[in-house]
Amino acid sequence: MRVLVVEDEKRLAAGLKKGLEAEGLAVDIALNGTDGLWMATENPYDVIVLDIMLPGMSGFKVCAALREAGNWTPILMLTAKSGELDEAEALDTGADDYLTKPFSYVVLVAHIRALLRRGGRERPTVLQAGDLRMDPASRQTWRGETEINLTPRELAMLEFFLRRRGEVVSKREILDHVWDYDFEGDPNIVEVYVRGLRNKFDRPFDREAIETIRGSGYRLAADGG
Amino acid sequence: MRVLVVEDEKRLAAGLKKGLEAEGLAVDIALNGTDGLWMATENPYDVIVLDIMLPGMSGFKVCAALREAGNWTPILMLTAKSGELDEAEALDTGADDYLTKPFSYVVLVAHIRALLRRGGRERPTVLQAGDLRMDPASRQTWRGETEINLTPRELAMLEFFLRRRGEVVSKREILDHVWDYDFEGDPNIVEVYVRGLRNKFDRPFDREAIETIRGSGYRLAADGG
DNA sequence: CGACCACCTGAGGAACCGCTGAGCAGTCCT
DNA sequence: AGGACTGCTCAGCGGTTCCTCAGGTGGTCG
Repeated sequence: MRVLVVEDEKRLAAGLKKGLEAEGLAVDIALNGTDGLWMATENPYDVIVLDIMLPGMSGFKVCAALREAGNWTPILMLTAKSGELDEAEALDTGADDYLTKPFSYVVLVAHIRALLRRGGRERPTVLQAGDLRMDPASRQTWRGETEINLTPRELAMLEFFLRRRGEVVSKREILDHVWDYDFEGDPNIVEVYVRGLRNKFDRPFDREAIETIRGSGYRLAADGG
Repeated sequence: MRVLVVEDEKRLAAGLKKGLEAEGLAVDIALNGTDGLWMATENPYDVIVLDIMLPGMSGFKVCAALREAGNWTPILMLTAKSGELDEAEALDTGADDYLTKPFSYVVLVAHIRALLRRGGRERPTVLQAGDLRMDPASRQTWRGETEINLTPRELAMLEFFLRRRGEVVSKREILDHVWDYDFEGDPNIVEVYVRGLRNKFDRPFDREAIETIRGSGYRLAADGG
């Protein structure tokens, strides 16, 4: 699965590359519209993530040019604000989906996977660690046979843990992936949500799935605790 | 099942491609009449969706040219407004069916399926989820043995739910598929209709078929609740 | 042993989201 | 013309969710 990211903010572009590669996707980056258009025409991608505000050639134009040339690769547009103008224009020029900045990686990846699924090929994904099971498409989670009810934020966080199961993930990483990339609140929020998850599927089952690694972060046991 | 869509509005074209592919159809797109004619003569399609207002060569002309050349692939014409002139002319030039803009995906897909069925191959479809049953062709719906009376909009919405049963579908997706593609009203309408469906076939039967997934959308239980 | 630091916990307020009932316009049927 | 039905809008409500904050707990190190 190859993804092209056309984004001029270098920090964001690098972050996206890193994050998406962690999801098992092959990522190329273009830092302006002209390069993006060229790369998209020269290589076959499965999804294109396209910022609107770009130096040289706007995302709208890149999108329109691709469609004009008969290239119907799914395009996910990144719009600056929740101005419905942008949204409408994005879809007008032939984009398949859009996302309003700022967004979180987990949400971005979810949208990308939805687009890939539309293309038809992708197999249904079920994340699992021991007796912990999660279907991101239906947004359902089970511990053993019991279904667990999670809030959106809890779900995003558990999904992140599951994709990195067995690894130690720092609070900073969790914040960067699960919260909007410009979140600037109290990092304590991570502790609060870890506690929420533990209450929902550790305590009732008397099994410890999420370990605290003091000074480093948290780890979801690869075998589910 | 291969479908050719000849449509110059990029947003609409992209939307159609996305929607029809979700229905399991293989979709090609032509952005003007000349390309459309060429693609239609070069490749075997099962249905051609043909806009009338096209740059270069009108849908009428494309249709006439195809018929002239002995190509009798079913053609579904998209007419701009409910001017009966268009409708009559569409059928005159050899179209098999027409649809007035704006329309919704569900309606479009229904018409396409009707054309395919006329072509002979497709098997009759009955959608089912647990004790919930629907025959889109006869527009009938049952819960268990009891027939449920649905309004057209309710029917379209339930059909969409049934085709995506078990998955979480966002309000946006529902709007995009069940309502006309240029609908720009309050998304709250989806909630109103979900409530209508629940009143008709959840409440009387005391079974919850449509779940609310707060912050994400709705899900029709794969087993019908 | 005591101080500090990282993490945990409970409470609470604000924002958000979905639900609901009322009401209105348009259409179809009688 | 009148009535039933359908499709849609709107505003208010109530619960959920998100986040903050202040204090508690336990590990670690001087």
